[in-house]
Parts: sequence; C-alpha cells; structure tokens
Amino acid sequence: MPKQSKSHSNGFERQVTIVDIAERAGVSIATVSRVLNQTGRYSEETLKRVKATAAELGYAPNFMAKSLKKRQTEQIALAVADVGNPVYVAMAKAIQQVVKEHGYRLVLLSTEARVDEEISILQSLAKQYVDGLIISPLSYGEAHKKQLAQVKRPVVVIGGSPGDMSVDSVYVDSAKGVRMAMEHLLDQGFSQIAFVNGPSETVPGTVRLHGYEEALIEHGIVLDPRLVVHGDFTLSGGHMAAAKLLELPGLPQAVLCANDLMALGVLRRLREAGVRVPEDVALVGMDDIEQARISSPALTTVSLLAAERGRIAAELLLGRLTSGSAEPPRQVTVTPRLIVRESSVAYSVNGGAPA
Amino acid sequence: MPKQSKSHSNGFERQVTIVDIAERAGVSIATVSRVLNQTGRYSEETLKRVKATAAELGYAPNFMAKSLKKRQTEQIALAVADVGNPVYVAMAKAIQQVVKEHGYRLVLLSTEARVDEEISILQSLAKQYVDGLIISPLSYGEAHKKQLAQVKRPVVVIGGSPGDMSVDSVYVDSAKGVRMAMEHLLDQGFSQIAFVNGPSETVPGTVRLHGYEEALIEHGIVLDPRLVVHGDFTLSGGHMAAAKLLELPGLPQAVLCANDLMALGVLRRLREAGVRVPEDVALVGMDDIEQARISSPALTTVSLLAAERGRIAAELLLGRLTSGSAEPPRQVTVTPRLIVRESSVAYSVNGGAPA
DNA sequence: CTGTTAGCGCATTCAA
DNA sequence: TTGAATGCGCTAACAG
Repeated sequence: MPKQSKSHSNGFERQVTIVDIAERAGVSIATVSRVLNQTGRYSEETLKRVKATAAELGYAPNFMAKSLKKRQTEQIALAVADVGNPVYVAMAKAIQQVVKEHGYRLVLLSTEARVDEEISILQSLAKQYVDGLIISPLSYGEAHKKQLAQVKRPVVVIGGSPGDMSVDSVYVDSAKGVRMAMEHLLDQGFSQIAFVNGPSETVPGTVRLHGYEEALIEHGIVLDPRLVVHGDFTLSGGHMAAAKLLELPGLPQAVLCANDLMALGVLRRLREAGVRVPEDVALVGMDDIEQARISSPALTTVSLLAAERGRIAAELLLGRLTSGSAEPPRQVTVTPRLIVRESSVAYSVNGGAPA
Repeated sequence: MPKQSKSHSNGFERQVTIVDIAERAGVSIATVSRVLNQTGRYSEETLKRVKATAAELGYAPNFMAKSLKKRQTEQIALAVADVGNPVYVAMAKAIQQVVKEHGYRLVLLSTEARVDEEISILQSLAKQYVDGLIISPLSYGEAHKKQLAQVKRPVVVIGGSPGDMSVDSVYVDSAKGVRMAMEHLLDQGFSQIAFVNGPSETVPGTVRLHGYEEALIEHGIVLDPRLVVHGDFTLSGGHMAAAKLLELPGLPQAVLCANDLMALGVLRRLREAGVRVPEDVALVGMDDIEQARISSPALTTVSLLAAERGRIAAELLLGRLTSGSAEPPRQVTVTPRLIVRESSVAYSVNGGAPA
C-alpha cells in the first residue's frame, strides 16, 4: 500500500499535555494545572491566556495521569448478571441518576450470570480502575467474601443474605415476597401451585424456594416435587419450564414464577398450548418489570423495588466515598409489595364481572 | 466517635506495589515487572520467588499506572441511547463477546437519549480512558463530526448515514426495511397505514419516515398526515402514540411502528380499546427484539440485525486497535429482513385457516 | 500570584 | 539474567 497521506486523524499522534500549553502560554505547568482545575489562585490575565491556548490546542486532560495522581477515578461500576434483564436496567438507571449528580460516571459490567466473572470483577476492583462498586451477585459464597475482604475500595452488594455484615448491602426479603404471592393464590382457594424457580445454586433461587416451602407448610400443604421446575431467569427459560409443567398429568391451578421474565415466558408457552390465563391457570411473577404491566393479561407480580434498591445502594456507596470509610457496614432492608393485576384473578367461568 | 479498631478493611490503606514485592523478594522492580508480565528473561528461581511473594502480599497491578505507561487501557466503550432497549442489549452482548476474546473489557455508557451526552462522551474519549469507542448515536450532526475529528482514538459508529466516510461505520438501510414492511402490508390490500415514528429530529426518525413516504408514493397513495404520529422509541411512547391514533374518526387498517418497543406499546393500547390485532388492524414493528417473538400475537417485524451489526462494529474497532489505524474508513452495510409473524396477517373474519 | 520539584506505580531502555 | 535510571501526564506541596 502506498504511503498514506496522513489524512485520517484517528491515529495515535502525540497528545497535547499541560506542558505544551504551558510553553505556548509562557507559564509553568503548575499554573496551567491551577487554572484548569480552578484550584489555588491566579490572575484574571493568566486565566484567560491559559484557557485560550488550552482550547486552541484542543487540550484534553489525561484521565490516567490524573487518576494515578489523585488516586481516584470518579468512576463507579455496577456489575450485574444480565444487562438484558429489565430489573437490572431499572437498577442501573436509578444508580446512574444519583451517582451522576455527584460527579461520578457509571460503568456497567455484565457478568453474563457467571460466578467466575463476578469474582474476577471483584479482583479487578483491586486494580483500582473505579472508585467503588455496586454488585448484585447471583451467588454469594466464600469466594465472594474472600475477595471482598481483599478489596481496598468500597463495595455495596445488592442482594446477599440478611444480617450479613461484611460490607454495605441493601436487602429485600424476597422469601417474604414469595409468601405474599402464595397467600394471594392460596386465598383464592388454589392449592396446587407450581413454582418456576431460578437456578437452585443461586442465592435468589434458594431464598425464593424457601419462601415457597414455608407458605406451603403454613397452610398444611405437602410439597409436590413435580410442581417445582427450574428456569434460568430468562424469557426462554420460563418458556421451557412451562413446557415441563405441561407434561404433567393435570394442570396446576396456579403458577408462581421466581421472576417476571420467566412468568412472561410461561405465559407465552401456556398460550401456545391453548391454556388460558387466568381462567385455566393463575399466573404470578416477581420483580414488577415494565413488561409485566403491558403484557396481556397484565401480570400480577411482587415488586422487589429494583429502582429503589439501586438508589439506596448508590447513596450508601457515595457515603463511603465522600465521608468515612471506617464506619461499620450497614444493611438496609426494603419490603416487597404485592401488585395484583389480571393474570391471577380467576373470575368464575360463567363470567362474573370484576368489582 | 471513639477511635475505631481498624477492623473493616475497606478503607484506603496503602496499596502494595511492585516496590514492596521487590524488596521482599530481594530483587529489583524491573525484575518483578518482567516476571509479572512474562516479558524479557529471568531465571526459574526468581520466577518462583517473585510470584510467590506477589501472591503472599496480595498484589494487584495498578490499572492507572499501567495504562499511563503503556498508553492503552484494554478497555473499549459502547455508548447507546438507552440501555433498557433490547436492541442495544443484543448489540452489547455481541460486542462483549468479540472484544472479550481479544482481551478487552467492555464498558457500557448510557446517553439517556440525550445528544449532549453523546457529544460529552466523544469529548471524554479524548481523555483516553478507553482505547476505542463504539457509538450508536441517535442524531448525527455537525457537532458529532467535529468531535469525532478531534478524537485521537478509533471510533466506529453504528448507524449514521450511508456513504459518510469520516469514520468506520456499520450501516443498515432501515428505510429499505420500512419499505419492506410497507410492501407486506400493501400487498394485503391495506392502503390506510398509520406510521408510528420516533422523534423526527433523530436520524432513525427521519430515515424511516422517508421509507414510509417512498413506499406510499410508489403505490400512488397520498400521505395522510394524521396517520403519522410520533413516539420516543419506548414502550410507553408507543402506548401514547396509539392513543392519538384511536382519536381519529376511523381506525387505520394497519399500523407500522418504527421499532418493536413502540409496536408493543401500541398493541397494549389497542387491546385496552378492544381493538383486535390482527383482525381489526394489522401491526408491524421493527428491530426483531426477543419480546416481539413472545408477544401475543407474535409481532411481525423487520430485523435490523442488531447483534450482527454489533459484531461487525467490534471487529472493525479491533482491527483499528491491533493493526493499522492509517487506512481510510470503511463502511459495511447490512440488509434488513422482514419477519412475518401473527400480528400482520389478517385472515378473513369468516375464519380462513392458514396454509 | 507563580514556578520548581517530587512523586503516583509502572514498563522499559541501557548498562552491567 | 539482572539492576539503575527515566519518564508517562498530572497534582500538590513548598518556595519565592
């Protein structure tokens, strides 16, 4: 290839530094730094001159150098299992909003639901490329805690276990959420309630299963193992889980799903099989994602207050960042809310109208 | 407050550096650097000793220092308008996968559909905190190009305009996509086809409107301005847009939406009004997001190949990063695909069955 | 009000 | 095979 005319300037030319602008403006680099950061004192005259030449040269401060020196990046990271899950999107938006007000940039990290990725993110946090981290881990075992202890930067975990005080955390009693949903179903006289859970090796998976079992016990119903199936918290996971349910000799009276995404997948599969919701089977999800409202029938669900948990997490982290980092960890707990919509209220087939 | 026992170690203790491990292992920092990076030569003996003490001390390399020195961060950024939009999620996942294989970390940036954020991201790219950027801008004007020209790092834009060769880009002819959808509708004999467009000041908005107009002209149909309404590419935007359509004296025969999210919102609003899809009105979206498949009725749509565009963009960027950055910009174009599902095929009310 | 200097933690040349 | 020295670009003392 012939020697290119150096037209396309996306090459790696020498970047302009404060030295360049110092020389050009006839001042020292210290002065340049001062006016650019509005720190210390300087004359009106130099202010103008420095700013002018900075603009002239198209100066942009070097993030690496600055961060290395100041020992902070003004970035915080949010690590979630699946950026495609609306729950995490809601969380991310809430967090984004509050950290931004405080001058921080939010970077999203996706773990693709893999534990080793979670650990690896915790590890790389030690590299200090962000000032703090909010993580919503799918699992939360010894490996996590060990890494967490190593980390030199504030971390707040969304999720985790109640009463675990190794780091700041915001907790929602999702087992209670499950029980609320179960009550709602049981109150309508349903006793054969299937449970579409997430992976049993995840924290949400085990916790929610507990809630299911507790509700059953409380009502003197023995758990039918065939009614408990597993998905992976995704749409298609729910779809496949419903398929398993459909293979059972008889249809359950109701299906409770560990999250809305799976509930929506279940809904789809049921419809494909000609099963009507809620007439033939009642359906309840968890999370209260936007799609739950607009699905048809609108999905009854348990809000786990994703946005609010995100906001709280961000505030906890910001607290660590700006003031004390020596105080003992705090855990704030939020309470789930049942939201009854169409998918779970079965009026009599003979057509009783709603109130 | 009493003097805290220094229990909770998330404070900002002095981090361990290669100096520490050099001292401890009785070698120079140069040697430490060499074995840790597997560069240069060193004895088996020192290898073991250095590695051991590094582990012992819980050493983690400082990202800032390393990047400052090497002038690269091994991070690339993806900036999108709305992290909640499944299209961008699909893009992100595809990109994530390919950059990861090449040892890069992907950080997600959300512009919240604001142009000033897009510009600001371009600006901060000059700060060099990522090695490259993939951006899918909603608008693409002079301000963008001006910033783009300043930037010292490779950028690839997803979207933009055909034939614009200021940077690498991947382009999908969405106007053609609209025409394909229109053909599908017109072929069924529909002539009153409403168009729910995105904001008219965005690139996708203007381009898709053109496609709509062209299709109409081609079929000798004059555009009825009342049939063109605007949303903001979100679910609720579609919902509101449908409300406007519902106010019209008569219902259009079909509704084409500039994206699936709005189409789903429209679907919901129509159902609320007791309008059946596709029996009363045919509905078509664009993008082919996962929810389009599982909605009910399943949504006819035009795939804009988000994942594939993401993959291509990532490959273009990686190309710049690893080999030449001097070559002239490339633009690769992908062709949309019509995907006919249930929402647009109106069988006769008398019940003709599908083939 | 401004300039000089010393690192931040690391990779890398140049000698040994 | 290893060590000493240099500097990436910047901020923050410390002098003047």
